[in-house]
Amino acid sequence: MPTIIDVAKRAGVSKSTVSKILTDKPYVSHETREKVMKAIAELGYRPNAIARSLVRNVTKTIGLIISDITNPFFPEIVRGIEDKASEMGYNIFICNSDAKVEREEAYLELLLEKRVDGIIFTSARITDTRIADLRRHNFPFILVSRTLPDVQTDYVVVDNRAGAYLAVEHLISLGHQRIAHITGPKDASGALDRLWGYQKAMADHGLKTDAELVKEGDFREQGGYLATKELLSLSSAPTAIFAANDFLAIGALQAINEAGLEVPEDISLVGFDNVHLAGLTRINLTTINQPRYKMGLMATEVLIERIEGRGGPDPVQLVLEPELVIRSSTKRLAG
Amino acid sequence: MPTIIDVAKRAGVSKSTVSKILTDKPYVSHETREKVMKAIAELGYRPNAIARSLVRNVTKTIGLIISDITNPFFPEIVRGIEDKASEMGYNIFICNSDAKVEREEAYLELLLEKRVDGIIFTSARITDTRIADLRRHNFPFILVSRTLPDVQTDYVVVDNRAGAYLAVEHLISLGHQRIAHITGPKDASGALDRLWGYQKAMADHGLKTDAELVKEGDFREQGGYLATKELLSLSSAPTAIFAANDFLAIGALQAINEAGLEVPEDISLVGFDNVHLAGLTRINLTTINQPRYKMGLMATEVLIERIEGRGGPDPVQLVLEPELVIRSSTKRLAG
DNA sequence: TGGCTACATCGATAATTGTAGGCATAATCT
DNA sequence: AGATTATGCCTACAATTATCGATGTAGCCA
Repeated sequence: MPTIIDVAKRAGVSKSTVSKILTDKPYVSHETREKVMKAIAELGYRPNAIARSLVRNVTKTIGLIISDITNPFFPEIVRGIEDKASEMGYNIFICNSDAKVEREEAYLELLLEKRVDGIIFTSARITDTRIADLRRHNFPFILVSRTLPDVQTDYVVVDNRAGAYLAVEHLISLGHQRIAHITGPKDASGALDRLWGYQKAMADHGLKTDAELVKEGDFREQGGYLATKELLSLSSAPTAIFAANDFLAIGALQAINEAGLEVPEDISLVGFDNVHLAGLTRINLTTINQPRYKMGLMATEVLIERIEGRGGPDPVQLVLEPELVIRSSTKRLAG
Repeated sequence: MPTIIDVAKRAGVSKSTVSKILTDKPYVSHETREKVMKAIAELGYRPNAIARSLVRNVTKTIGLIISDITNPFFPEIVRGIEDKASEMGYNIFICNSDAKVEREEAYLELLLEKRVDGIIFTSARITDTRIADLRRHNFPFILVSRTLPDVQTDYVVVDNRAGAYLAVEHLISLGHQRIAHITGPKDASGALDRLWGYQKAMADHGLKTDAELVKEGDFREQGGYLATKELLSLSSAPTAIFAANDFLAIGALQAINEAGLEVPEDISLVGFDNVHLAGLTRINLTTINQPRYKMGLMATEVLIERIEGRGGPDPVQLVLEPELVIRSSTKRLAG
């Protein structure tokens, strides 16, 4: 691999001059520029970004820690991130942590050693103290789809409470009153917010939220399936279910079908996230859309502002609006 | 950010000694090691991987060029790649090219400037000459899910012909004779191989492959939907369809349902890839499994062998076996 | 016309952070 | 004592950027 010195020799100039040309500095004559460009082309010279990073103290790379790219919730976020990053001249290191604290910490350490310019955490489980550490050292980072109770940081989230409220209000507007909720895991802040939205919507419309109508799930099909089986066996079964995400809803769908019932004829169903498969004709789930691509895009934009020193002192906290997507899993209550 | 010199000063030793400790070299006494470790901890020192890369000429990072992480075909491959890479101490740069040659080339250039140790191309559209270039310079890379006609390179693919053969044979074994095929785009080598497998299976069983039974799709729902509408309007419609991938099959499913027909009662349907959503209860598509996670894993393993100089001179070309996954979209032909 | 300033152009050199090989010194073993 | 081994330091890189100084030339004024 040729170096800048090889180029300089071949063009008969000093390496300083070559460097000036590569970094678009003024005060280099047209003819020497020509000579140098010719030498570069002939040698197939490619500037060494590693050496450049060392002296500039900037790597033009961003670390991305997500739990699992295999989870259909993430690819669109990642795509949004990578598109914006690439547009701004940055590359992305992708790291799957499986939402395990130790793995997140290990990746964090690695990314810092590799001197990434900033880090994006999506649905991070990492401890508050670690995050506070980063903040204290003024290291640029941003959270996507997670907030921190005590630390002031940049983040991009969707308004989970409002989304849940929308979902439940939709069901209420269709005449449903006995509405069940399958929650996410208790330690996910988003899940709690959705529960809150459910309860608020019920209360605002004077409906009782029977404790037996709220079941805890795990954000996966299996959890939705099991929770729904319990719900269906209740002496007074619900006429509608609001699941805290689409996977739970799909599990619910299966349990409902197995019980010989139909959606939406016998029971209405709403999910959350608007994962791609929710839109498949055979599923056609009414759900709450999260603008995932946009979330990734905006998070990256904010992060890069921070990295390049254009950000202000205050944290940028973007709360995007969710959107009700009505498909065919919900129906006006008969009678 | 403290440097190795700061550590050396605080520990009262030279930076060479600190370096020795960091790189696990022998001949350093227990007590100086203690002193240095203490200084490192107190300062929160993190070795600068950029500087290390510069002198070692190794970055411990791999570039990954895929068309689009949003396509459900890719996340599992990526996860396999990242898992193996991480296990071996490498990080992954993820690059979405949308299968556009120019974008692939731009990313390639960037990755080479950043001095990645190797590159993985999945379903690459990049030109043969460019690939041959890499090979000539002895730069480590590997192709996943794509082969090159003329250049000898490492690759990992699934046996597309055998997979298609399996799919069609399954339909034939159920008594079907009039079997249609929805192909992928003509410029994808995998699609051609699947067509080949279809034709071979038909011929081997003495069945005619009527030209009107073969429709070209685009590997997406829409293509499957349109192709199927045409197939259903044939004077003598097929009793079974083999779609060249699962998305085509899902589009076919929709067209079939819209025509008032049922799968598998009226028509049997087989996909290809075994994308996650093919297994959903409401879809339950019989399909051909590609071991995508394993493909990513093995490709990375081979690549790292190359990078670390343990690979032999001959190209490593792995052809993994596909597998028939029988679900409920196929059924014995009545009568 | 001599001398001065201003600017265009290029090169020499230091700096970035860390690794590796050689070398000096001290300790231990024949 | 001489050889060997253990320990730690010195120094030369790795590839680039950035600062500053050197050189030459043109324009301008007295």
